[in-house]
Amino acid sequence: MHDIRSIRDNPAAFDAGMARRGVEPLSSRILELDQERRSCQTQAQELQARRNEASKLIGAYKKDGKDAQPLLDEVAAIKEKMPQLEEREKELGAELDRILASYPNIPAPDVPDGKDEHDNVEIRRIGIPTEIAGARQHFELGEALGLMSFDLAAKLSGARFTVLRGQLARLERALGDFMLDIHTTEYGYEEVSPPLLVKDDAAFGTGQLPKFTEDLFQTTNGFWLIPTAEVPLTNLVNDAILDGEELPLRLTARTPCFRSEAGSAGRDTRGMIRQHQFYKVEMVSITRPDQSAAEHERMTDAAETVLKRLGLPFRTVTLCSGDMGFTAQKTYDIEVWLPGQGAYREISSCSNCGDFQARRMKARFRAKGEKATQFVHTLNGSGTAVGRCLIAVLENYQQADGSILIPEALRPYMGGLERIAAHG
RNA sequence: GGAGAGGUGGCGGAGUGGUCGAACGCGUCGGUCUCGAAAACCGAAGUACCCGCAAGGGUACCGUGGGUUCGAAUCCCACCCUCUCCGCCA
Repeated sequence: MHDIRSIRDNPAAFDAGMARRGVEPLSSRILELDQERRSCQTQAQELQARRNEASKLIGAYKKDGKDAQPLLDEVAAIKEKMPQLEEREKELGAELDRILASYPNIPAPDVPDGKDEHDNVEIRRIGIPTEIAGARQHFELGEALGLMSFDLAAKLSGARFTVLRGQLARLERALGDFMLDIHTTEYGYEEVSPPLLVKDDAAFGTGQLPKFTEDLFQTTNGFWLIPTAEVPLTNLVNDAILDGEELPLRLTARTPCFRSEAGSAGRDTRGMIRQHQFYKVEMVSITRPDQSAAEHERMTDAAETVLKRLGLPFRTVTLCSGDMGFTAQKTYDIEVWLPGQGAYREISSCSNCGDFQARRMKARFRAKGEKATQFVHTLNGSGTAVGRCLIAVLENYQQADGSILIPEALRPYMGGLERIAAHG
């Protein structure tokens, strides 16, 4: 959601920001609507003020036995005019809100310009890509172990689902636990167990609605299945006025995520890279504006720490203006090395949304000693996608005999197990 | 699912047609008092929007949306939500 006042103050900056997203200039249209809307509002308010005044007088006149008829006539005339103005104002307001809510966030100044993922900028590379002769992909490994089945999942649910069992099911659980422990004990995130079904308001607040309904699953009675814990975690502060001293607020959750994956037909069809349902550990930070840039780095560091501890090679890229998500001002993607694919694949995405979501949610704070409220900044990041992390462990720790070595850091979470092998 | 009760400011809780943006209490903030604190006393304090350089003025909001009325927190209708009891259930 864009701020109409900042567009009023600097329409050129707004258009320039949109241009970086590949959006045509639209400030003049917005300002026209805004101008007319405010004019209607002012007129309606003046009439209303007069009506309130007259109504009071009518009461007084009647009490004193004076003739109130002229006032009654005046009010009747006002009642003719008002509905038109109010109706018009409502229409214009709705149209304005629709526009302000349907264009993406403006990229931060330090975000590289570009069209798509080819223009993203690598900022660091940690670890050396594992070289494994004849490296196999995760689904080959998992199926050979007899602990990962796409056939069984298809029988139950169709394409884009996976059944994990035995030590692979446990590995998934262990990874999530491991990640949560890092974020809660080392980075100060509070663990949350949120609803997985949310109402329209929540989905609007974080930007899934109204534009991206086709990406979501909806229940027959209108709930949306969360596509990420970002939705419930961020909306925890909707319509709130927080104490500036309490920020940043840091929240984390491991939840299933549900995505329809409409429009991704044919992409990543093998294996469990792209699923309708997957676990993800999500981090959300609610900050003051002056804190959000540093918090963004900190959050990204938390996600990277997970991969470092697991000994997984990765690189971090800054997304270019054309590749960022709808709500983001700036985004770091972390891409983990998958030897089986011989490629870096996204495993985390950490975004600073500025006040874009806060304005939709009406999430504000009051700075110490100040009377006025300001919108908070919101950040969200995967820390990390559990399913994809499991894939990364399988591919990076695969042994020639098809077994999987378990990273040291994970062994306490696996009851001391060192290796996953068939029949193991 | 059945029956009942209820949704008012940070909280509790008055208020059934007109000076009600809303009594009162608690909590919060500022001050007086005090060596300091407590108590007591005095005072301040909702959110959003519009007009205005400003000072200031105005409008809306008492779950949501409609309606009645010159005038609605108060009356009418619909919806949503919460709580209690019963049933069912992880």
